[in-house]
Amino acid sequence: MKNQTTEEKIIEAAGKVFSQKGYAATRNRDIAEEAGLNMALLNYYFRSKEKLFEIVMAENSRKFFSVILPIVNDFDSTIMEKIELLTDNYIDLLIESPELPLFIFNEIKVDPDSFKGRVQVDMLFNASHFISQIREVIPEVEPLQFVISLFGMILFPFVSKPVFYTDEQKFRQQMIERKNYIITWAKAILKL
Amino acid sequence: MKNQTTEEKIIEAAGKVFSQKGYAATRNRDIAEEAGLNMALLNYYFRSKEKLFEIVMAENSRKFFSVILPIVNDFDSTIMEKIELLTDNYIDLLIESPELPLFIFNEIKVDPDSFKGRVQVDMLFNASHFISQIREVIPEVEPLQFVISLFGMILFPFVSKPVFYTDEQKFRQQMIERKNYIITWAKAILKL
DNA sequence: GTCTATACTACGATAGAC
DNA sequence: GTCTATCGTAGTATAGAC
Repeated sequence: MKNQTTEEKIIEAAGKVFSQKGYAATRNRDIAEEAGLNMALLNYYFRSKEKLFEIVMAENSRKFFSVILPIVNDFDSTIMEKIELLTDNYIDLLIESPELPLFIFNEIKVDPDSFKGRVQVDMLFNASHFISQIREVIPEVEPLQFVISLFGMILFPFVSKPVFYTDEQKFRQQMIERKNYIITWAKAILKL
Repeated sequence: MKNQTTEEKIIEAAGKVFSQKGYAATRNRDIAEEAGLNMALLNYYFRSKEKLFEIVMAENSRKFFSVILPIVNDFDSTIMEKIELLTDNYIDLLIESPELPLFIFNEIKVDPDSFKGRVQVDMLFNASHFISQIREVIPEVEPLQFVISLFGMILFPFVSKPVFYTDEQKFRQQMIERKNYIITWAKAILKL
């Protein structure tokens, strides 16, 4: 990543600072400084702080949600294959971008409509092939309870990270181990 | 709650607006409006926005963490009794204050030191009686993995609420049902 | 395209009347 | 204690030189 254009430098810097401090708390100065440029360039390329944020946000949502869709709507894989793929891919992604879940959930809370346009929640959860498989295997429980639990198993450690971990290295290590923990958990719950 | 002093009105309004928008995005004007007063009074009673926030934050952390300590360090209760109490008390609390977890986790991310002074994490998790009980029952797994999973089961639905739920009534209903879901989950995982 | 200097605006805080 | 009016400053956005 050496030969970046100025535009790319700004987006990368903005992504970093926005997700660390949140929209309101980051100043254009912070982004410019992080990118090694001056504030005027942010407005030259993106017209306003808000526009820049939208671009960063769109990219982050894509990263965050695009893992899910191809997996949960694959008709050829078993339920456990889906769970293994989701767990594996998500934890790998989140080890690289641990601040992503908190950032996304926050933004969705502040502005729920903005992401409803971008993300088809029905396709992901309510109407996916994954949901029908869950319904088959454990018909006695509301599938949404299971789906939320699964995503909680995967995402919650990253949301709550500073409460449970101070040692970065230990966190990383335990997140890798957590993959197997989640698979085992799922098998027990689904009685497989 | 009819006869509140002005001071109480401000704290209540501030708690509401801060947890909706976060510290940086809330303006003193918003708090004053919510309280039905004018901005000057915020500074009259609390000297600054930051001071006011600290008071609100202290109260919220107390609410959020004080549920845990007496339960996890009770030497007379079984592991399942602890889990049942935690689940039951927390979900009741969070149905009343659903925005609490996201608000707390956010603030801790922005300023991790501020809460380390207030909350004794070791007493809650690492060194609690609850942890030793977990170690006895499932010695093959890292107890922290289980603790994080349990709190994830309880808290994650509230963090991710707008992703999975649009209907407020349905959410409430499923959170009440979730109590039993979590108890059943815990029994399965602990092989009890 | 990139910079410095500056205009504009929004916000937190305070002074002073009641 | 509570209000209205206003100050000071920090932050976003823009103009204009290079």
